[in-house]
Formats: sequence, C-alpha cells, structure tokens
Amino acid sequence: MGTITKALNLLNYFSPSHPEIGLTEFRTLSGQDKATVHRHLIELAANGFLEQNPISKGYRLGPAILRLAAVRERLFPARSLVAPLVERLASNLGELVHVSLREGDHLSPLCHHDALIHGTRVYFDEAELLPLHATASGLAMLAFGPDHLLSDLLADPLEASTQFTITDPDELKQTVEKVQSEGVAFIDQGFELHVSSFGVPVFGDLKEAVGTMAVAVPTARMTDELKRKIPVALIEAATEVTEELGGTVPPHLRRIWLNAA
Amino acid sequence: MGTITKALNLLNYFSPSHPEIGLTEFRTLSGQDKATVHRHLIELAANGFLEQNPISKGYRLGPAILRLAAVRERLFPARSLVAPLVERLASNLGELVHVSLREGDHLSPLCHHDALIHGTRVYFDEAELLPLHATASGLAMLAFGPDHLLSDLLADPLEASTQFTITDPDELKQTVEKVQSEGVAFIDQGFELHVSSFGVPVFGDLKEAVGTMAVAVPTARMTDELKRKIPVALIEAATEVTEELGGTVPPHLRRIWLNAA
DNA sequence: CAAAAACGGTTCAAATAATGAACCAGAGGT
DNA sequence: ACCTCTGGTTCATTATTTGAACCGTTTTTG
Repeated sequence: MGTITKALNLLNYFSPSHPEIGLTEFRTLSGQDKATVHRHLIELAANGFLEQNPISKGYRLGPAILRLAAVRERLFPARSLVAPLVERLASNLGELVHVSLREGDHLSPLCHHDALIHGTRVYFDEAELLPLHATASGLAMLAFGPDHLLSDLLADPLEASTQFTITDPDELKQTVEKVQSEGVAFIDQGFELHVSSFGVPVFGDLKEAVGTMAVAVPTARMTDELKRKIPVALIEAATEVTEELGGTVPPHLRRIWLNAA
Repeated sequence: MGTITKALNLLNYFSPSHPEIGLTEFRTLSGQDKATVHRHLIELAANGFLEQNPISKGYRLGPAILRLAAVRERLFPARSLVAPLVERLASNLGELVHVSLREGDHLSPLCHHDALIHGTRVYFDEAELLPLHATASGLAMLAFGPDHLLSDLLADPLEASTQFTITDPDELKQTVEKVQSEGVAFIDQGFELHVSSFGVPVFGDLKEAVGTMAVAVPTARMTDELKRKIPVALIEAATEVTEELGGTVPPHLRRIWLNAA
C-alpha cells in the first residue's frame, strides 16, 4: 500500500457519528504508527483535506473536499441529474432508493431518498462504502461491471456482514451468474439484518456498469406484491439514470430487462 | 514537498474548462516525471478520487470526493447555512457575493451568488483558489487570520496577477495594517482586471478568521454610492455568517465595525 | 492532591518506498 | 511504411517514509 493510499484511507474513518477524530484514535483505527499518521494528517491538513480544531486538537474534513466536489458536480453533474429520479422512484414505491457509483472494489453512495411513509425504515449512511458481495447493489456491479472485480474479490476470504452474507466463493459465483441472466439482483439480509434489497446496474459512457440503483426494504414489509413491483420499477428507473449519465444499456441486458417487464 | 501533497495537487488542475486531463498534460502541468505522475494517478483512482475514462484514457474527478463532501456537509453544514445569506446579500446589492474558507495559504470558495441583474458580470470560478495578497478576501484573511500567513507569504516574492497587484512587501504590510484598522479590505483590479472588490473576515469557533465574505463589482460600475453601501451591508452579512458558523466576531473588530456602520 | 495514565507532538537512524531515464506498445497522422 | 504522439511499464538508484523512543501537557484517578 502506497503512502497516498494510506493517507487517503484516513479520510474514510469520518462518518456522521464520527465527526472529529484525534491522533490516537486515528492510530488505533488505521493500525499505523503515531508518527506516520501524524505526518499524514499534517499533510492532508496543509492541502485543505482536513482541518484541525485548535481547541480539541481533533481533525475533521476540510474545505478542499467541498471545492473539488463543486468542480466534479459542474463537470459531471451526476448527483443533481440523478436525485430527482431517485426521489420519484422512492415516492412511487414508498421505500428507500439509492444510487451508488463504483469506487475501486466498493460502491460509494451518490444519493438516496426515503419516502418516509412507513413507521419502520431502513437506515442508510451515505458515508459508508458498500461491499460488493453483501449487497444487492454489489451483486449487480459484480454481474455487469469490470470482470476483474469478481476475481479480485475471490482472492481473499469473503467477509460476513451478517450470518446471511454469502461467504462461499462458489455460491457467490453462481449468484452472480444468476444476476447476469436475470438482470436484477436480490439479497435478503446480506448486509444488514432485517433488510432485503433489489439492485440493478447503471451504465456510463462504456459497456461496463459504473454504478447501481437499488431499493432497500425492511424484510418484514417485503410482500410478494413488492417483489413483483420493485424489479419492474427499478429497471425502468435505472434505464433513465443510465440515459441521464450519458450511457447506454448493453443490448443483451436490454433484452433481458424487456422480458422481465 | 511530500508524496501526498504532490498527489493531491494533481487534483487542483481540474476546473470547469478542464474537465478531463491526460497523463502527458498532467506531466507538463505538474512538471514531474511521467512515471511519478502515473503512479500517483493510479493510486488516486484506486481510492476513488479520480476515475479514468476508458476510451480517452483521460482522468476526471471521482466519486469519493462527492461522498466525503456529503459527510463534511452533514457534520459541518457550512455551505447550506451560508448559501442563503450569500444569496440575500447578492440580491440586495445586485452584485456578486462569495464566501471562501482558508485552505492553507489560499482561500477556497465555499459558495457564491450573482444577482445577474446587470449586463456585465464578474466571472467567478469556484474551482479556483484565491491568492491572499491579490484579492480583497485575501487581505481580510491576512489582516484577521493566523499571524504566520503574512510572514509566510513575504518569504517568497509576491506574484502579480495584474499590473495592479501589490508586489512590494512593505506596501502589502501597510495595506494589511490599514485593513486591520478599518475592518474592511478594498482592492481595485488586484486579481482580475476591471474588477474591484470589498472583503471582510468571518470567524469560526476561534479568534482567528476562518474565511471571508466578499463582494466583487465590475470597476466600471463601482459608484461612490456602492462604495458606501457595500461595506455596511458586508459587515452585517459577515456578522450573520460568523454566527451561523458558530463563531464570534472578536470584540475589537466588532467595535471597528460598529463605527463603520 | 500527587502520581500516573493519556494525549498530541517530535526526533533521527534504519529501511522502505518513491523516483526517473530508458524502454514498450498502440493509435493517428503524413 | 514511417514517424510521432499518446499512455503505460521497468528497475537500479536515491531520497523519503518510517517507527521506537522521547518530550511536554492535560486529564484521570487512587
């Protein structure tokens, strides 16, 4: 692991429940030496990626990130283009919908929306990276994204998020093949207990999936009717998202999706 | 300059007019060896800070930035808190207003708004870092930010953005002192030709300025009336911004501002 | 209230990782 | 068919990163 990766990984420890992180905590989180972490923090701060609270000495995410995000959104306004489609689908289904983009061997939430019409709801953290083998989104990415993802993933043992997470390599391969032939991924409590979800790929300017769109439903509320409705609605919405991103759905998947609808 | 800084600096070459950058162009922009740049790009991409267009082979900003920006905004929603104040002031004055935060020895735009009621308007690029000695915002930061900023800046020769930029160290020192005593910075065409601007500091949880608020006006439109109106309105708005950020205006500056109003 | 633990931060020799000149391979262009 | 411009790779040399030990404060705690 290069120095750059080590430093950038420090940024991933922040989350809404963890707004400010001190030196010692970074050390335990990252498992690296204190001096190393400190120098990385200093350098990240000098570049505006972190800023230090002068009182508590803790670090938090800095303004450079906002600046770059503004540039990215201007160049490639994925978020603002996709958000309305996510909201519409969430309202139609009355369930949580999210679109995520691939970030290395994980998925990074781009935006999400929850209709909030039910008493129970799925907790979704936009700060959290989604694993590929434990989520419906991830399966969709494995099935329609770059080929190397699956083989890379199988190189190491699969980590279980719940007791339902697929950890057997052969089972994962078969599941991915099933998703490839059906065009929609479904996972029951693979990432969070009591949450089931459907996922489909979305495409950028290439033939490989660049991201995914998914619906997450509390398992208790997952009726047969929803199991019919969600894939159809998801396919339709994902097609629109793909178009908004300037991409095209590969012909073979388009045929599968037409049959499913 | 450490490896991390070198890599992160690569991200700063992106701008709305420069959405995608190739390896060779990065090499010329950064002046570093091709192999070095390439490895840095690969590592940034592996962490989601960049993504590569598989057809053109060019790189663009990646999804990790959006994810982190979402976290930062949730933790410290500066942008969303400040935006309405910026819009209101811009509408009141009919001119471009922006709020920027300090990012090392530069200012990083947080948000801006232009009332767009005039035929001519100031071009403002949220991707561009603002120098401290050439902008009204920068002078306000030098005057009320950390002390080391001015001395650090004077260590190297001052770069001229226009023929009106202050490049003489003594003149800069005097100007900063003037800003300290008056509470408001004014610069005429110091950064862009035909643009004049006023700037004031905004404060975070500390006694040092964490950012600035500024109004930029085409010089041709800068009447005596505007020169009276802008500082007063700016002081009022900056006080509100400081409050929104959870900060306080230092007592001595508060007194100066009261006299000015 | 004093001892001690915890925290942020620094130092410097040792070791590892970054570097860059030279080298591939493919895509256009002439 | 040739040249040139692109992105990308290699490997010995070099310089930067590394981390155990150390320092000075702050905050627990017996």
